[in-house]
Amino acid sequence: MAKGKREAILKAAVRVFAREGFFKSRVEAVAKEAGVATGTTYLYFENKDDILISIFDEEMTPIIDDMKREIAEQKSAVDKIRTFIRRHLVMVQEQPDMAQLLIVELRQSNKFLHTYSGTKFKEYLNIIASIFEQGQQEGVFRQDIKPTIFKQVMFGAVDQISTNWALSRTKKLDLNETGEQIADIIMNGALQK
Amino acid sequence: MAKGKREAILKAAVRVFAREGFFKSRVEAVAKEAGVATGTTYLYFENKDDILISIFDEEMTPIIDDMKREIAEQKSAVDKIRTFIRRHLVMVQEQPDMAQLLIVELRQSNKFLHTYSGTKFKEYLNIIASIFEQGQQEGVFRQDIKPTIFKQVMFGAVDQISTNWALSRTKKLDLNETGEQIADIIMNGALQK
Amino acid sequence: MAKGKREAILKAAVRVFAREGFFKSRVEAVAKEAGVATGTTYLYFENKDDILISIFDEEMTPIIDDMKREIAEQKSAVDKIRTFIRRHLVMVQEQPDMAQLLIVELRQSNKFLHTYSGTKFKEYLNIIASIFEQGQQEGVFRQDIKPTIFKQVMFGAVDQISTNWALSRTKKLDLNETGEQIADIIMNGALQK
Amino acid sequence: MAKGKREAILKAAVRVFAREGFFKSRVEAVAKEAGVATGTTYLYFENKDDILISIFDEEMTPIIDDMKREIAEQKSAVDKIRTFIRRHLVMVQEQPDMAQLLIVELRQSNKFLHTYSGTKFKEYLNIIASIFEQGQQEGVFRQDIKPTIFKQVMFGAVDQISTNWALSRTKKLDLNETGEQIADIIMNGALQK
DNA sequence: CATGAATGAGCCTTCATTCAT
DNA sequence: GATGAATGAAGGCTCATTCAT
Repeated sequence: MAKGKREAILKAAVRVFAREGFFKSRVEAVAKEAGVATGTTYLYFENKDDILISIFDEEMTPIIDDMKREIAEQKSAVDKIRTFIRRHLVMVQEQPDMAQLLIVELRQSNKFLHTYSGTKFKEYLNIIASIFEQGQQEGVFRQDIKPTIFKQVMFGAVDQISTNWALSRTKKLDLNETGEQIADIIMNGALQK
Repeated sequence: MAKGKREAILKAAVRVFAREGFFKSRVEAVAKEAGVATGTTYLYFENKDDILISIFDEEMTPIIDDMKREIAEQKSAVDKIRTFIRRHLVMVQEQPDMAQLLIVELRQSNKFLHTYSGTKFKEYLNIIASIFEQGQQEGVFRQDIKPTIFKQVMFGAVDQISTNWALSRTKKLDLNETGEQIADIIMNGALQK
Repeated sequence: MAKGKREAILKAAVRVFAREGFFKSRVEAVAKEAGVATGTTYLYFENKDDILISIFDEEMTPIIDDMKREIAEQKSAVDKIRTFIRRHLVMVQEQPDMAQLLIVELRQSNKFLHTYSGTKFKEYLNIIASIFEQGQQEGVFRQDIKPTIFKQVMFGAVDQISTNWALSRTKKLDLNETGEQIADIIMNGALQK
Repeated sequence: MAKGKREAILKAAVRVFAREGFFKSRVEAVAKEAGVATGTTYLYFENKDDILISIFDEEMTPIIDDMKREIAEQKSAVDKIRTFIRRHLVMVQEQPDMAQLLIVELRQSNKFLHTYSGTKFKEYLNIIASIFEQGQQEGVFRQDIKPTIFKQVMFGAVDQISTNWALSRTKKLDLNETGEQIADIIMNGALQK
């Protein structure tokens, strides 16, 4: 049951941090949201920072694994790209709090982005680069585009759409439809042929 | 001179907030960086939040004006798009602190993104949408792409590249060259023709 | 076995308190040192204070008894005084943790010194007073010295030497030899005759 | 006036620490006793520990200086010894809080006794040793007594009397008279001649 | 009896903000 | 206007104590 309590705190922290922002969140609020006492938090985490780090370290893992699994089910690089975008947007919709954390808080600190959670985040980004390289080898994608640029362009596009959606109260944008447009733009280009 | 002191605090805040992050920055540190006493800060700004808001409100204005001016010098929508990307990346390189603030801190808080500084930021984004609409009217850009999607895709791409560059210590990426690749991808697409 | 566990906690507390100081010591550390669970401590003691009180109450008893027995073996008051000093210093060397507690922690709190452990400590001090009174009756010690002053002078002297020895890392002072000098000073005086 | 506030906090801390003990004292209580806000304490001291260290470092200085001055006024080693004892007991009576701190809290921690305040305390003790050495050179004190032992015996005696007096509520003991008895014992010895 | 996870009151410390000079 | 010492509310973290197992 110890595992359950740790997980509860982690999940609660995702909600509270997403709602209030990491710095404005109080450890007591996280504990209350998790249904435990303040001190219990410190049985499972070193300090407040450690909670955030743990979220990125641990919650990112299943997201990455799921993504890789779904990607693997697709043959062509193009379908894999579409799957990545679709899957990412589904995740954003199903776990809006987690998505908001990834989007908003991950950028907050150089520390987080370049030390702790850098690895997991880079792993996620590199899924895109790998797909792109595969596509280049198959002759589907242009050779003159650097995979490392492409991955950032694509992730930046998807992330920006996600950010906007996550932060908007109304959520009026249809993310599924939007995903197809993103894929269309970065693969076919915006220019009239 | 009063105006000069206010400006000094604002510039100092950009540096300090970029270096330490908004929440971890102390008002005293901003004042010291500006060469004024702590209390002086409160003669020009309501509170700490107001400093950040003012940065976005006021420092964004010349950036937007410069961008609009440069865009206006270009005739075609395609050249305007290229100019926007190029100009944005130049700004990131010339004012890395300001860029980092825009990138990192702007996302930190729902409040900022959707109330105060939302206006200026939206105005910036809408420059892209306007160019795209012009291009659609001229028959250069595809009609089936929503300008509001395109603006986010393009800004997201440029922003992600900027973020990565700003947060990397080595700054090995050549932003000028990268800008061309970004423009190429979103206009021509990554697919082999 | 119950008695054994209580004793184990008490002995562990002596070590931990001596090493860290009473206030800085954690009950958990005492329990761990004793090889029992934290909660077990509270089966044998009311609270943390009670552990310290019990140390003085219970651990002092054999010390006092031993001291009285050894004293009783000596006939003359002078030999009894020498025995007290010698025996005290032996105790300090054999039970340095206990000695350190008596020395350092006993003084820490008005409460301890004047309520709980006052009795045992006074009983210890009064051994000296009794010897001195015997010596006065036998005409060996001067009549113009109050026993209550003498007991404090002598104990203070021995205690100061002990403190210094206990707190010094090197323990270079030879306590046996020193004991003779102490006895010599307080009985014969420091003045050249 | 800044100096005045620092001094006020220091004096207040002496009172509060003496009354409650260092560990049980709250920084807020020290601040309130000094008539300042809690935060003000941290403008003058690093932390709670620093307050205690500063007390020993700074408050000991005038005590030592006063002692040395009074000692210097006496010619003979014997008179100097009597003066030391008398003066120490006067200090205990005039500054009972400071005396209690020196007595009780100084011993609390190895750290304090052997690092920070060790120097000042040793300097105080060495005044006694110096007097004794002078007396030995003049042929007044016995050659077979080590000055380092004598200083501890004498200080221990005086300190024990002080401790007892300081911690007793009634303060019935006449310290002036007691001082003479102490001096008499350690110089002439307790034995009937 | 024994355990040790859980509790939550308590306290040190920080820092945005104020205000007397 | 300008200063920076002073304020005191707030919050992260500890740890003595409890209690379900």
